[in-house]
Amino acid sequence: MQASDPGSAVSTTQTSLEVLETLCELDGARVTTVADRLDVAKSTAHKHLRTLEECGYLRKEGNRYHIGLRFLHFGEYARRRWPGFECIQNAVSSLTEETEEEVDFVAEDHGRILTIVESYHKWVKYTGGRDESQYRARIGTYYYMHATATGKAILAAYPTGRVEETVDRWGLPAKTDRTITDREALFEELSAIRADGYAVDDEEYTDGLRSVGKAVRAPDGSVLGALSVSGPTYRIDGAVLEREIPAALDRAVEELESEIAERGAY
Amino acid sequence: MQASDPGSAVSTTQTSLEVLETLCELDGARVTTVADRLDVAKSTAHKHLRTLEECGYLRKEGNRYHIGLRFLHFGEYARRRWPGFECIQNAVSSLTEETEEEVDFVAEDHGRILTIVESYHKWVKYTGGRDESQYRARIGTYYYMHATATGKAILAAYPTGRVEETVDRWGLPAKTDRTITDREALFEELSAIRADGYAVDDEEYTDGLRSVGKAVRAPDGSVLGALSVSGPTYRIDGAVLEREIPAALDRAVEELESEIAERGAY
DNA sequence: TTAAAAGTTTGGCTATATCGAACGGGAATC
DNA sequence: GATTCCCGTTCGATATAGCCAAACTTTTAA
Repeated sequence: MQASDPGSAVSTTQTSLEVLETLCELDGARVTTVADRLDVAKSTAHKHLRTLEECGYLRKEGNRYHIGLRFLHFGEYARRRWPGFECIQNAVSSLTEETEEEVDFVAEDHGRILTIVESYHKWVKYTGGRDESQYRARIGTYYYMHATATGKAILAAYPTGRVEETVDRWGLPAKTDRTITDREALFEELSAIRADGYAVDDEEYTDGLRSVGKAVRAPDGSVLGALSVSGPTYRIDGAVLEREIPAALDRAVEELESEIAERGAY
Repeated sequence: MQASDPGSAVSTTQTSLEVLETLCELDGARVTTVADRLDVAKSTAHKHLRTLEECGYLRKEGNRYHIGLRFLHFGEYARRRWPGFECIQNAVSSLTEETEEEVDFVAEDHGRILTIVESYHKWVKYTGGRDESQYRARIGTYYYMHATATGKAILAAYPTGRVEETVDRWGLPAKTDRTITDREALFEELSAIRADGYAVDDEEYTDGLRSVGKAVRAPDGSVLGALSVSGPTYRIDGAVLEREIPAALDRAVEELESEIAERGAY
């Protein structure tokens, strides 16, 4: 949200957006709850909710308002028009087959990353265990860049200034006790990643979960996002962690990049 | 959009929403284009675009603005919290295996329907043909209810008043020359559907495509959405159309409904 | 180099978003 | 079953801020 320069922005629109964010965070809410949380008059909250509902963006269940499916339309649209989307889907799917682990493609959005394409090997799907599913990346979920393999891989491909901006905006909050929370340490990590060609998240976002990530570039050299392979620490270890997955990632990214270049699909 | 009762709604928010809709329709646009289309001053369009961009909801590429990935967050959230979502996924997936055709689950949203879960049999996926993919339902795409099997199945489960409302709001636009465009004819069709227990879309939305759809109900009797099986007219024909698919749908819906009831997952 | 068109900024006017209070309905309490 | 409380909704007044038009700047095209 943050209204960087007051006066330059439409504050009413900001309020409406804050209403939406509140509904998402609280998993639906009533007029009074929204009013209290945003510190606006009850009537104001009511009017915003009513407007959004009448325009088809919210669902009203009794007197609780919920985020509507209309956003799925925008969201899927944005997802599908991502440069190289179809190639990315193929790349993610074949890398899953190869590694038999979860594979994600993430994109940067305003200083954070979010998963655009995900895939996990079949047997993982059918375990149906709650413990597996809580690890799994979900499409549309935002992550901090400094605490994920993909995020660090992307940061490592950015000029220093842009990294600074990102850290200034989002800070370096700790997700586990292994998260990098120090600016210096982050920059050292980033140059190590540039040297290695890939990034590792060693339980820096979720305990028990390791990921290996690598940035994907468009033909013009700009960063499209990053590809990653993730799994529990007991499987992602030793030679798998240090040689197999990085090698598979290298091949996958190279192939993806050349496919995108060929098809001009971006 | 439509501002039913002026004064009761926040018009500034409506303008912002119209900006978003314009960007989605035009696949990105510039300040002047948006201003012309919405018939507002250039500075107004600019301010809205800037606000949405600064809040992280739009991406600015050069001087074109695009719908941002932020909406994917809301969209996926809304999708996943749909009553019985996990059960629906399983139902769709196993019905695809059984019928070897495309299966969709759609939900109603403000008088139209949109696909929430889709699945298609593997070999269809790998043909990769453009002609197949243009038929395919896409998550987040809206359809008119009167012109689809799922939509008609849902309408048939609604009281007459609600059907009237829907038709009043969205009309009966023709998508092909087989689309029902007459109010009387629609009501006759709906009572036939109630008698049969399922609905058929015989090239009423897309030429060459037939679908069979059936409404899915929550334990309390309310309509959750509808399940459908779709395919090209040369495959969805004869006994397949009249007996096999309806029977498979019946079983699938019954199983889905009882699973939802059991798990209380709604 | 010039001209035209688009993006951005500014300031004034007026519409309108906001607030607070009052109304009305529904549920829980006694 | 009456009362009380809480919440959603409506209403009116005020001041805010969204809107427009015009000026200014930058970019693109000629």
